[in-house]
Order: sequence, then C-alpha cells, then structure tokens
Amino acid sequence: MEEGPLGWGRRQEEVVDGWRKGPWTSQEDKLLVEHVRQHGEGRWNSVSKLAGLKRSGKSCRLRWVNYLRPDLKRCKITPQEESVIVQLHALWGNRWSTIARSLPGRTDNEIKNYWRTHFKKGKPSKNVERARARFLKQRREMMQQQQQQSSLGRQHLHLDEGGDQRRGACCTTGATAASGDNDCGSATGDACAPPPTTTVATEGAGADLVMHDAMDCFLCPMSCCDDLLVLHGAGGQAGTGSCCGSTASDEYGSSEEDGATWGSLWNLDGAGEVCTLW
DNA sequence: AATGTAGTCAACCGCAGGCAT
DNA sequence: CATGCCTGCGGTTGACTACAT
Repeated sequence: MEEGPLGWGRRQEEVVDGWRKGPWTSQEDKLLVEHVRQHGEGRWNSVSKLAGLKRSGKSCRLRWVNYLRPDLKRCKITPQEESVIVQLHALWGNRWSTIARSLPGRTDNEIKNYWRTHFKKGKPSKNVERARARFLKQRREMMQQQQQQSSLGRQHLHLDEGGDQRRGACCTTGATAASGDNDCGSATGDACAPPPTTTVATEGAGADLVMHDAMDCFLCPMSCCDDLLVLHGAGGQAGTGSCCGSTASDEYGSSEEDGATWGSLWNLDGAGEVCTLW
C-alpha cells in the first residue's frame, strides 16, 4: 500500500508525552528503515534516541514489523494462505503471531485483520468452510487409521516410515513457503512487494521446522504440506500435486454449496475443542 | 448521483512473559 | 529473590475505500 493518507493518514499528528502518534510519515519511515539497516531489529526503545524519531519503541517495532519489513507481501491473502490460516486457527486459536510464522511475508496483524474481516462475524467464506470441514474430516480419518495401524502391530512400522517421509517433506513447508513468496501473484495479480529475502526464509523456516514437527499431522491430511502454499492458487482444480488426492484446492474450484455452518467450531471455543481432540 | 453500509488496514492500548540488574 | 524494563502479543479503534441501494 502506498505510503500516505490511508487509515490514520488524515489524522493530525499528535504528540503525547513527547511521543508522536498517529500515521507515520515517509520521513519517519526512512529514518526507521535506515536505523534497522544499520543496527538491526530489536532495542526498539533506543530507536528514538539513535534515529531521532519521536516515536515510542512499541510504535517503531509495530511499524517495522507490520509495514516496513522488506520481506512483507503486500498482496491479498491467497486461498491457500487462507486455508493455512484456517487450519492453524483451528489448532491454535487466536495465536496470530504463531500462525503468522507459518506464513512468510504475512504479519500477525494482517492475519488478525483478515480473520476478523472474513470469519469473525460468523460468515466464513464457502471456500474456507469447506476447507475446514475437510480438514476436520480427514483428521478424523487419519486418527482412525492411526488407531488401526497401531493395533496391527509393529511390523507395519516401516510402512509408517513411508508416511513419515512424506511428513518429513511437510517439514520443508516453511522453506517452501518462504521461497514461495510469489505465490500471491498468481492468485491476485497484485503486485507483491519485495523480492524474497533470506532473513525471513531462514527465520520462518526455523520456526516452521519446530512447528511442523507438531503440525505435520495436522497439515498433511488436508493439504499435503509441500503443495499447500504453492499450488492451490493455480486455479484450484488443476495442478495440485497433492499426495492425498484431495486438497483444499479441490474446494476452491467449485461453486456454491452452503456447507453446514461451522458455528461454534469457528470461534475460539470451537478451536479449543478441536485442539483437545488431539 | 447521493447516501448508507460493509470491508480493509494501519495504528494504538493494555497485558504478560522474559531478561537484566 | 525481587524489581523494573523491554519486547511481543492479542484485542480494539478509527479513518478511508469499495460496493450496494
């Protein structure tokens, strides 16, 4: 989005306790960017002194994280990202920063806003409804399978290893996603901002590696992980390299069909319920 | 064309956890 | 060990934009 009169843009600048508040000017942005470039992130409270900004540390951090970071995507949330958000929200609830770590280039604020806009009012899109329903369904099926397998005995373990390998691939999702910064372009045509940077890729991947260890089982049933962030945008039906045969992208091509309302499943309570199932 | 409403997004606020002293 | 500071997170607000009537 353009720097300028958006949102708070028309507000008169106000100064409270010596701190400027309200919309950031391009000049302030420059100062902040320059500061981060030289000193790195962190130590936000010293930014005001070092960079000559009359902004609180919190404000500086927020501006950087939500707007100035070079790796941010500036395009709309894509269906596949939406799918990820749905899944992770089902798992974690309103832990936006955690969810955001799984979506390189997206901020917690962005995801939070997106969620509130699209789902909070009890009006999830049909895409998301179906994606979520499928996610829950496949997770159930997977649990059943696991139970069956465990009852079959250890001789089947090597078969599981095959599955583990697949899940292992899932663990690369972070890196894939990180390098998949361009995924938004195909879906929206919006100009994605800046080229991928290594910082987020590594950072995100690191976090994802940890997370996906726990998340594999959740993500795979629905999306088959690796393809999750990459393929869905391509029109939905074609080209989903899904190993499950049915991915969230299957959902997106189709039209109407009001899924049953997810109702309580859709809010935090529901999320908690979902999580406890595991 | 004018008005009303919903959607979007940037920013602020308060709180909690971690860390240094 | 206690206290204070810093950072990060989630919730909320408010202004602009887009769309519908």
